[in-house]
Amino acid sequence: MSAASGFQPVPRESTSSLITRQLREGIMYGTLPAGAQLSEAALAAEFGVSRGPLREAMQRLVQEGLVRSELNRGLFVKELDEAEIRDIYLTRTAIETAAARAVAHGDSAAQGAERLRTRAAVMAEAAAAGDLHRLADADFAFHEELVNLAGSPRLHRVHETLMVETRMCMTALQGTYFDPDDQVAEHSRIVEAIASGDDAELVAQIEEHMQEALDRLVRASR
Amino acid sequence: MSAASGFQPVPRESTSSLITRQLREGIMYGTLPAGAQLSEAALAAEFGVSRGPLREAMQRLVQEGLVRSELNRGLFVKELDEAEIRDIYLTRTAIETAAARAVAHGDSAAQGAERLRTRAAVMAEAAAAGDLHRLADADFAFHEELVNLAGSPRLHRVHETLMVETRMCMTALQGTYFDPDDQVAEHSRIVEAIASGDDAELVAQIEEHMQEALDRLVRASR
DNA sequence: CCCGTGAAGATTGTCAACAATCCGGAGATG
DNA sequence: CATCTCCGGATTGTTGACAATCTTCACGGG
Repeated sequence: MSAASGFQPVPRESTSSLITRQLREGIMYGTLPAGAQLSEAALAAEFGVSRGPLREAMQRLVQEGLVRSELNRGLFVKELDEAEIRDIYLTRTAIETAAARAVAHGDSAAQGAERLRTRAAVMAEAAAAGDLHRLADADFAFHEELVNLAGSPRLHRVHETLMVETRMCMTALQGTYFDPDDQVAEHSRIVEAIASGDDAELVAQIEEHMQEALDRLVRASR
Repeated sequence: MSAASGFQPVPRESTSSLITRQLREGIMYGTLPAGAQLSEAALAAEFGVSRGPLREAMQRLVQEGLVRSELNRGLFVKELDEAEIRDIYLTRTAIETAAARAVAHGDSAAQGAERLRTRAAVMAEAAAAGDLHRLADADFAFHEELVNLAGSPRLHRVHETLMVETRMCMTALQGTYFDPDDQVAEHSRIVEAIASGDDAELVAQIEEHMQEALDRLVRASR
């Protein structure tokens, strides 16, 4: 059998991986609200598995910091107070700045900028249509793309968790209004900073964007 | 009952937490060498527990990225090639830069700098004594302290894993010689940059230190 | 009315056994 | 001799049951 057929390994995945992903989504979108206790028996029944694989999935989420474990008490979805939200954005700034710089200084900065420009265009479109839900999705897609383009498995892993936490905040504040045009403009400025290769400008734009996003969240949460 | 007695919660910990920590140390110091398969039965017997808690600990390490899981095959200690090493340092740069800036711009920058100066002094002492083992420990202690001073739970969590991976590299290259004085000088320059509050200088010093450390590792590994 | 006591119920922590899968080698076949 | 098939041993994946712990609530005493 030839080995150069371009076939990929079959993406078989462990049960605990699948459960982890579903639980993570539940946390992200508020199906499992912050502070809620996660009953092993109930969830295991819902997934149609025994408690073993479910507990393994839980330990992953604990390690990720999305779930808090109290011995002999149970597992609880992590709650995010203002200090936590600030920490999320501090860490996001660190990760995304590194990612953006890697993209800007990498071999394919131009292609990267182009793909991000496309993402920003989707955001602008959603903003123009007044579709705030789609705008939020496009926003997340932009930041995911940014970190993916850096090609760093570690930045990606950390960022994945941070996006879940960010979305948790947004979900909790659902219905709050943010000015769409501001958001779109901030993302465009980031793209152009990447394209221009001006490092100081790039760092400044990302920091400003994160600061603005954080301010929007904090302002809305009180 | 008064609540202001300064008592801390009893640090009871789950079995899987304890096992996770021990396995992590094993990976860090090469007791569990890179690429090795981790037999559930053997390890469970060694820890004196059943396979349940041990598997939970494993899932944590998988989530952390220290262990790779192959379905129906087993769990293996992650191997670090040159690309991985570069990624570790890319991420370390991101995390530690953010931490250092947080310290430098925070309320207690002076105290922070002082504590780091102490750590650097320990390094200098070890270097002067020619004790390379103690120098390496002091080096790690410096970076841990730096991130701790930032007071960010997320930066701390990510950094913890990165330090394990860094130590894995060092362990694999045990016996290689690095110029002690260079290392000491680099750390001192970081401390002084924090103390001075010069942001650009601080970022530059950390990047230079990381680049140097990475070069030392890569050079030694081939 | 307030507080300590104790038992019931529910939930988590742990285990040992069973099922499914994979790897290696012996044997048959061309 | 090469190759395919099949089987045994070993390892992982999953389960259901049991033990330990915590919470709740009713009860009785002060």
